Amino acid sequence: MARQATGAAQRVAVAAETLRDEKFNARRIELAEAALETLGELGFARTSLREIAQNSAFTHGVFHYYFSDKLDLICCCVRHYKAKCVTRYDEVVTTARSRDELTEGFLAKLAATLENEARMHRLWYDLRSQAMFEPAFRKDVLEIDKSLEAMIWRIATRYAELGNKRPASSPAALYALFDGLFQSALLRHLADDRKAVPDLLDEVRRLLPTIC
Amino acid sequence: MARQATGAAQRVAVAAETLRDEKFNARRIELAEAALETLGELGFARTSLREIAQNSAFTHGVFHYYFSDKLDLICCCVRHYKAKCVTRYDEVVTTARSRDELTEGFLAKLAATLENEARMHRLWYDLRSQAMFEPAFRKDVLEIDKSLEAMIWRIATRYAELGNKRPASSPAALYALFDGLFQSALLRHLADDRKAVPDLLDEVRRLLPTIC
DNA sequence: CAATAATTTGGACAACCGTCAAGACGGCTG
DNA sequence: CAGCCGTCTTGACGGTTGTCCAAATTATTG
Repeated sequence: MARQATGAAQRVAVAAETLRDEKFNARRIELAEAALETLGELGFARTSLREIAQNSAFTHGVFHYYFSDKLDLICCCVRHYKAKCVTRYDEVVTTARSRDELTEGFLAKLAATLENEARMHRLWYDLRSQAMFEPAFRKDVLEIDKSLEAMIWRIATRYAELGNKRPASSPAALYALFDGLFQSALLRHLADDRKAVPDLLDEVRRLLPTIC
Repeated sequence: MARQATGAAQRVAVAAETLRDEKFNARRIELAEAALETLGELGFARTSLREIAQNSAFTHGVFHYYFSDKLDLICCCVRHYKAKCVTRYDEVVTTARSRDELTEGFLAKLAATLENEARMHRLWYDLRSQAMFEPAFRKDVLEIDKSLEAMIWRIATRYAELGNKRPASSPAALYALFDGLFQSALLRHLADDRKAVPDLLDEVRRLLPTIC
């Protein structure tokens, strides 16, 4: 069979190709991380490839070499960032031994990310809105949304479990609630509203016992 | 006094000026409405003044004559549209004589606007995201957000009243919940998900009794 | 080491952007 | 009718955009 005849040669060829692919992909992520810096600062509408390149250690040609398109680059950026995002609360969820412990751990992380990663979060909301106009974004955005919903659901079910209860609403409604609150708090925070973060924490603290 | 000496002349001058102002403002709204057509189609990032003009009966110079700026135009657009938005459910709220009547009236309007005015709604979400980057948008966006929150609150309190109860959560949380659900449904609807609208209606129908 | 492929560079391109200004148009007033 | 004023048109401006490409550089292979 051809399969066996070319076996060894094919194997090394395939290995070489996957190696190149991995290297290629690692570079893509490196570039995406550099691009996120500028995207988070200016937003999708105001960011050009040249501006991204100028604020990074790369030239604008490299971006075109690794990404077919501006949309391709930005999709890669958000995918990469949100992959880290969805694990943010996992440690708290698995280690918390009581409702209070879970609540406080969750709120601490929530406040920290809202304050320290505001630029990344606003970029996410920017792109989710862009997805309503640009079909090329939709698949990725819907997928990320699903994984964020699952993230919230993990917290809620664990919280309920620690009280020997079950969540009172659907995953979708729960995610909508938290996402809506977070989005509003983010906007207020960016508008220099000092009460944005504490208000969010109060609201969530009050809400948690009522939904589970 | 100068006030009395120039009384009559001043009065007609002021009248003429307010008349001109009104005419000026009416024209602004006329232009804003034309601009909304293109903005709703392309979104903020992809829309230029020239494109707006080309898709309308006006030349691009007129827009510069009536608006100091691209931001000025877009602020006017959204202000104008959302002014109509916040009264959407008022008739239902005031005429409904039972919980069921309010629920069904609300859901009908909700489904209708989601399907028929999807382009306007996505523009709103687009601009709210832009406000996280562009300080010039923040004042208007926060104001509109407040009035939408009040709109939802009017529905919730009336719904509670019809059951001799009081809303169980804060205006902010309630708005966050509905806004989050609507935003998610809008994205799915735009992505041709046929279940987006019915899922939203089911969710809201289930939610209403639990929050009041 | 030579040669072949992959990567990177930086400039050229046409298209487009927001802004501006000079002038045309038309109605109103004196 | 002459002159003014608000309104509108049109074209031009400097700057920026995404894209492409030929050449230079670096890595990999035979």
